[in-house]
Amino acid sequence: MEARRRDLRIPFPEDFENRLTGRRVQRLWRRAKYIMADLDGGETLVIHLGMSGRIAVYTKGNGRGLGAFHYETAGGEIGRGKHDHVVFDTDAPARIVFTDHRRFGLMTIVETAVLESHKLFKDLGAEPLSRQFDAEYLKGALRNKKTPIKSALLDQHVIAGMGNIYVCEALWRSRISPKRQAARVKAVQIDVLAPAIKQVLREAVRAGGSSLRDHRQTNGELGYFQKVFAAYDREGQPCMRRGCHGRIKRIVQSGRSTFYCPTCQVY
DNA sequence: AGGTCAACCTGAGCGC
DNA sequence: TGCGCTCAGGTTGACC
Repeated sequence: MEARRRDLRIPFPEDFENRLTGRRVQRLWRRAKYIMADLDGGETLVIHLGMSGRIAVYTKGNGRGLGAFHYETAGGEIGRGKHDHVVFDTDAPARIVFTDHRRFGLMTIVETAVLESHKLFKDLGAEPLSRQFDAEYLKGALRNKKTPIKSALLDQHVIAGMGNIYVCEALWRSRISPKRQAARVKAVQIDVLAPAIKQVLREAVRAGGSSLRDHRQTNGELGYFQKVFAAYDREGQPCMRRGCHGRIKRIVQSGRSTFYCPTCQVY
């Protein structure tokens, strides 16, 4: 592997390449917005894509079954772009490229046994798609939170893995105003919100994510969830809820865009 | 202690 | 064509 640029959010240590070269990935998994690759030898490669990061898999020669685009046909030399920061060549054979023009992403190596207590992970909230996450969990997590519900759901310590798009969509589906103070969202609304969160995420994953600008799946294909946005990025357009004649409004909360329908998101 | 906001960095898109 | 401005899928740390 090769680290072509080492100053991502957490600068790479001197021995970064040495610790990764020749290692075998034993398990690939996810926690919050972090991608985890457990390696033989008891270490885990932790990856975050930030806002603009991308991982693409290019098959080489007879690479099979990866659903990836071909190394030879992708045009130009793969992994030599201005923002191609880390390049892995695997036995597959395949080339895996981490690209991030904004460098908000990160890669770091953590001892697998102490992952849970690492500062990046120790205070994370529940996984929204886990059984642990339900309305009761959410009620507890929002109790005493004075921040608006929109900001609370983006807080990774409350619930791990929700981004701006999916928070907006889940609130729209639940008819909850993004401006409502988190602790003041009624219990019956949280009973609606918790399953709506799971539903939005499941649908988005199935659609391959949301390609607003440059999001790509690892095989280079676009995500399609943006085609079914009801609120996000629809400022000024009619609300899609049956019987609602409102228009989607854009406001800024905690420095982030919120899209919602002021006519029907009233709880 | 909890909440808010600027900063990190680059590129795209827009109006002029 | 180019300049200047605004905005972007996220997180952190400094400050109130």
